[in-house]
Amino acid sequence: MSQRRRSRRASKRQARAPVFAALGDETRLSLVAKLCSGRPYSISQLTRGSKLTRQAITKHLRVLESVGIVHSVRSGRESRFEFDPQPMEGIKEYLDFVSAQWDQALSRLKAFVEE
Amino acid sequence: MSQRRRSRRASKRQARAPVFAALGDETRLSLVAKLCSGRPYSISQLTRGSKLTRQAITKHLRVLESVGIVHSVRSGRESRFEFDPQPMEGIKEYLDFVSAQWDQALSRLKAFVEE
DNA sequence: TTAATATGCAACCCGGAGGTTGCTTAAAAT
DNA sequence: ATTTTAAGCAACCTCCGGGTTGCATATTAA
Repeated sequence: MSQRRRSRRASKRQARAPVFAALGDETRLSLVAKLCSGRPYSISQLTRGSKLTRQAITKHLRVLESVGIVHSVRSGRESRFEFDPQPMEGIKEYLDFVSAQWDQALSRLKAFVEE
Repeated sequence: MSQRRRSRRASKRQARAPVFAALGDETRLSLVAKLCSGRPYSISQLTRGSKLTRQAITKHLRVLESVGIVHSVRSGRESRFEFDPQPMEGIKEYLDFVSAQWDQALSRLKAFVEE
């Protein structure tokens, strides 16, 4: 593979770790699971049914927002959070890359054994 | 969907956050990228070319090992680490679930607008 | 106008994550 | 037999993540 492709992938990978990290928490996975239904939720709505404080939930939402998984829209006195799919599509690409590498490895092994 | 399915998915999600968290670090993403080629690497080999200490790399490997992404095989004086694909397949399922939810949301929106 | 609701901001606590250094032990190489 | 090389263990440091409480502010409801 060319040098350009390599560095391009490396620079993309640079941006993926924070997305994985943002998903590395049960609370935030739950929030994403709710928000990916497409319906916007206010902070208070997302707090109801959770054992955590509103501020804790807010912090988690800010983490998700900082990597672009959600964004907030202020509406009157409440701010509604909405899901944004792009970052998660991004890390899917990484996982697909890893899978592809692994499949190639298995193929090489198989070819070696069968020869 | 049935209650059983819901709880089964919830229990799976329980196990996914640590996997995401394990991938939420540049150094560990690099390690995974190397190891998914199928070739086993010793700790020293993985340390060469990194700016970190051997012990730092070791800690990262233990994190990956703790969620089953890699496992180590002792061979003489060195311990070789090998990639293990299952956990990453697991989080793919979660990402697919989120995508499916989101696609449904878009479909509903489209149907609503067009009616 | 007053009370209730939704949010923001700041300080603070605590534990763990990421990293280092130093020392020890085990294998391999010379 | 001695010296490299590979790795494990433990102590230590610093900083950030997750969470809380307290107070201030802006909207909405009564």
